[in-house]
Amino acid sequence: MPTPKPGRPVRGSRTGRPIMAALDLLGRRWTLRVLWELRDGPLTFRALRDACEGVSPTVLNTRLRELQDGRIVEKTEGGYGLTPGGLGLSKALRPLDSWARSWAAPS
Amino acid sequence: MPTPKPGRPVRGSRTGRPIMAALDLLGRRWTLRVLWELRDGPLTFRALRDACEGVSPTVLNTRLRELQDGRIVEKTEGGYGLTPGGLGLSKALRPLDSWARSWAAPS
DNA sequence: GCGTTTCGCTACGTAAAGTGTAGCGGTAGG
DNA sequence: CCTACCGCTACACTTTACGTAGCGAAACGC
Repeated sequence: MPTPKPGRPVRGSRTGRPIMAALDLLGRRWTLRVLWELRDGPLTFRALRDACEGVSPTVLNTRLRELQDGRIVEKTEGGYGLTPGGLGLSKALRPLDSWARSWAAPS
Repeated sequence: MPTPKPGRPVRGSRTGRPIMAALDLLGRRWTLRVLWELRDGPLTFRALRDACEGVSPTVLNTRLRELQDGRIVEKTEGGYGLTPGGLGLSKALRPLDSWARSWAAPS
């Protein structure tokens, strides 16, 4: 399965709308988690593995390649880090944390 | 695989932190897309299927059960709709759209 | 009543994706 | 050299997703 990109058909949408590519990409296992773990700076492959306890190196590498392909993650001196665009995505994801906390609170 | 919930261990995290449960839940295929499609109001099962062109009824039903289990989606007169909590999640996800558009724009 | 249509959803066989362990080749330090 | 990490790959296995077919229930017209 190729890396979803804006402007091209993705799984579940032939329109090529950016949001559809994003939803496809982020809806793959561990993708959101990896972005979350990288929010405070670069991590090495092995540190990232440890942060996402239980992810297999196969999938981690696949996800990293997809994210690099989408210019969201890049290799830096300190390991894998967010690109400027990836940083924007990470910020767009922040509200999730406060939502999750309110979700956890009893209704 | 059980529905991830805050306060319990989930895939990749034994801490039970709400954000981890959220990332696990949202990182399953079609989950984000379903939430996205429900943002403007309830849809019937079949309308939802059509909106997510290509999703198989098996998976759609599984995702809907998980989302209902997490009190994010509920059955209403008009089909499947967001709960108050689900509405909050939908709002927390809004920034994704504008990010995706900037992502699509050439750097 | 009786066919037709639409509904939500399940069955089930196939295909794809993710998992887990082992370990390779590379680099850096002693 | 030898040890100890590093990023990453191989590969057999399990889980998840896909796709088509179709069921039973309800809602319409006739």
